[in-house]
Amino acid sequence: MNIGDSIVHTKKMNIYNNLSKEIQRIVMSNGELAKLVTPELLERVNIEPPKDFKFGDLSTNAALILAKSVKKNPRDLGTVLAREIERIEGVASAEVAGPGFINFRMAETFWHQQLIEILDSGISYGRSDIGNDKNVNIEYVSANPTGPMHVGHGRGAVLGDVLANLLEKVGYRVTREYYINDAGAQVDTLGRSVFLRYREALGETINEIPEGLYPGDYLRETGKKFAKIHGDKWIGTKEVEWLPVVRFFAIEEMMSLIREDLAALGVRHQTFTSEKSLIEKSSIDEVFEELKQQGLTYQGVLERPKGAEVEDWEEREQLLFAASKFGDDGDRPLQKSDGSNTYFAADIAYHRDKYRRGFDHMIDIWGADHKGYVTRMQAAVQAITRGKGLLDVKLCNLVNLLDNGTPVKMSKRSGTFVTLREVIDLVGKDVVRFIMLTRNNEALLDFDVSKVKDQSKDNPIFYVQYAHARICSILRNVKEIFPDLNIDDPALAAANFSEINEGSGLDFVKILANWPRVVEGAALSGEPHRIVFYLQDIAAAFHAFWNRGNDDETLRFIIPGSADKTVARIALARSVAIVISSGLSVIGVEPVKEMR
RNA sequence: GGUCCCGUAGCUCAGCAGGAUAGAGCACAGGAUUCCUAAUCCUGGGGUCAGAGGUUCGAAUCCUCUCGGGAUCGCCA
Repeated sequence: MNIGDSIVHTKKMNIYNNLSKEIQRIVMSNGELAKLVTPELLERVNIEPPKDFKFGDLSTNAALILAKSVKKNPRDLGTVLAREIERIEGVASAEVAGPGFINFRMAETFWHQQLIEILDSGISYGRSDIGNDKNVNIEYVSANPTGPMHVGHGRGAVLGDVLANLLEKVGYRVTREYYINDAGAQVDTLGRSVFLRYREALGETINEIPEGLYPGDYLRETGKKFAKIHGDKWIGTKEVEWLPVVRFFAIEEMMSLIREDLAALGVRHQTFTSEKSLIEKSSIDEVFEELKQQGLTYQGVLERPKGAEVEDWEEREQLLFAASKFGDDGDRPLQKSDGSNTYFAADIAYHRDKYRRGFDHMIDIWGADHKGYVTRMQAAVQAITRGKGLLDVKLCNLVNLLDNGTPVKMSKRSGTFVTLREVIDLVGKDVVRFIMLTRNNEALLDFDVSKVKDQSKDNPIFYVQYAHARICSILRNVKEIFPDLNIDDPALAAANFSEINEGSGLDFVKILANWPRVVEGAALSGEPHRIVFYLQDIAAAFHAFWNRGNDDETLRFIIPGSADKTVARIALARSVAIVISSGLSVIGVEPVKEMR
């Protein structure tokens, strides 16, 4: 299921969407086609950039898609359609190519218009309203409050945050949420671990941290703080008395650690929801009741796992949810055999809570190890919202931390794991955010902390930033050569663009005009990494164009003899900077103005 | 054993819901700097898209099987 599936495509902003509307209009005004074409076929008709600009500026598959239904050869149909396409405003010529593609060229003035739009829109270029102000809740990070964030959490944080930015940019109303797992065995362990450190702070000698407790040094500080506030008042009391107090204190401390880590990464959530508070509101009982009314719960026995050896398997009766009715492999436990609730039960209550707060569209970012959990949760959301709620789950794979090619040892058990904070302090938040997006989120990511410090092409963020810095340098230099020239964006937008033509920068504009389409694609498919790849493409195109100025002085941005030509070229350069900035703002990275 | 993901150049990976001659970086070989930042660019070699079938005008992409790698598989969170 993709995020875009739930969208009604009513408003379309970018040139691709506008033109495909034109094509659809042409099809429907052709008597023969209109009778035979189904809406499904029409939906598959699209506009794409051609494989190579030498084929044309844009390309449509219309003839290939529609030929069959009218029993015509795609090339013949294409010839008919091409003649109509040539009458669309802004289209200079159209011709059939290959198996039946219709390639067409836009007038130069059409592309100049795109430049003006970029300069007018500034950093918000690429924004659209296809989300129709629909509410969407995106839950990410949700690291357990048992310690500082590690690098893997950071990846989920960046993925969620950037996806949220993207959805906002295409017109959704986005709420960023964090689910605090402050109930269950892990926070008890946390409480006990802190209690030990508390005793340590009061002078007791703690040797090795016992098996089953968290060994991390960061808890020493928490223990000290607790001792400072409470003195020795809990020493000698029973665990049932001190545990709730220590646990509460520890969770608060851990959450503030995590919030600091998130802030360092530039991530801010609007809503924090506590698992414990959901349980206290007896939400879980309400879930059980609702599911029971629908006949979806029963006391039963789980199937024995097939194949996998389970040593002490025995059949036990417990409360189950009929997930198999929604396509899951089996039914899933809501209660353990001792009658206590499972994490799954609380999670259903949580998603029900989100739904009742007005979010029928929810996105969760999970670690890839939770993959097996997706179907049951979606089943539960279907059940609890009676089919009206939609849950998308984006999975985030592991980060492989390297230092100059060698893996950095990470072991949570021994407490020697590298925290996210350390990496941010080492390379900076912008680098972390960028690198986290250089791979598809479901693929393993190698993050080499020494490589990203390189100022070379190996380092993708440097390459992109360098392009931006070069443009800023041009803007500085032009003021020295033409002190009186107005190069504000509005002045640039009013330039005479005849200097930007085929062979001298127009290809560039065509790439820039892709930006709204890239944003839309990345948002609807939930694949923020596309932004990063696109930024690298722009940077490459820019560096290439720049270097052409080495061979051919007429292709430089600053042309000393001509203020007119210079203004047009500066407008182009500035447009590139705008699109790079716009892209970087989506991924939450600050553009660099100077590199020396 | 069940389920899911992955397999694209020597290496790391893109491939935009089926399209035109499968792309980029690194590495390798050669070249560009009196000139806006050479921290860059240009040129070149390199591929049975793991394999075999199938679906159709057309498959790296969809379906089936085989091989190889990974994740996960009572009531943990």
